[in-house]
Amino acid sequence: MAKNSEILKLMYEAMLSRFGHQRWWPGDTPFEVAVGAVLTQNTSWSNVEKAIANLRALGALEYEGMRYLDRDALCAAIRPAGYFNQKANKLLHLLDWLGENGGGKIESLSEQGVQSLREGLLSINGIGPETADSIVLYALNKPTFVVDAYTHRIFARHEIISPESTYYEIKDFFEGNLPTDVDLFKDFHAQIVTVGKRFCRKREPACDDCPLKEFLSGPVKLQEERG
DNA sequence: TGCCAGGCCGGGT
DNA sequence: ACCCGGCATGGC
Repeated sequence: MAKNSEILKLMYEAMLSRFGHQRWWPGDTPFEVAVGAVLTQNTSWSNVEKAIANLRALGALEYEGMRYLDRDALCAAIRPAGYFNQKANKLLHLLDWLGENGGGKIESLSEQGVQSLREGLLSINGIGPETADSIVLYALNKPTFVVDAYTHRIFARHEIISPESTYYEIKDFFEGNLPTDVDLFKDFHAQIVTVGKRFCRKREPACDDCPLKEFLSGPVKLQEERG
């Protein structure tokens, strides 16, 4: 029985050798990354791309540009990403917070540590643990591990974590068994999403060609999910 | 056609 | 402290 740290290392190497370094997050600037993190909540990235394109065309992929939009225009622009009413509010709350804390400059937050940044972001209505961690890791380049539905599903199906695990239990598991390294955290999560999209969707085991297949201890049991 | 997607919040037990 | 409905569009 190998140690968890060894298993994680081997699983990462299997994904890396299969897919190559993922160069995540898709997004050119920290602001764009943060906006994408909000828009992709429970939403496929292909829909988010349409919303991002609309925002870019409006010059609203920067703080001042998005501020300039009224709420209706913002809703119209992000409509393809779904939940547009809620997400418009979330983006406006994010703008308010950025204005109060960094003068609208995400980069100016880099002075702060991971804990301080997480707490600040979590105080924003509409930003929960995953969105906060995504922004801290991918926009601010600070080492915090991002847990998402694929992380939960893949590692529960592999019986490495319990299906009942909470966000913070899973996060602690990864952070406790991996070296604290920003680039590793970024690429590990990216690999998980790549594997998840292709091999670990909700009702399809479809593990035949999965790079993590060899790490399965037994047949995938779909009914064990929903924890 | 129905189910799913890189969550989160608020109100009810 | 959980549990659950609501939120909304686009793809397969």
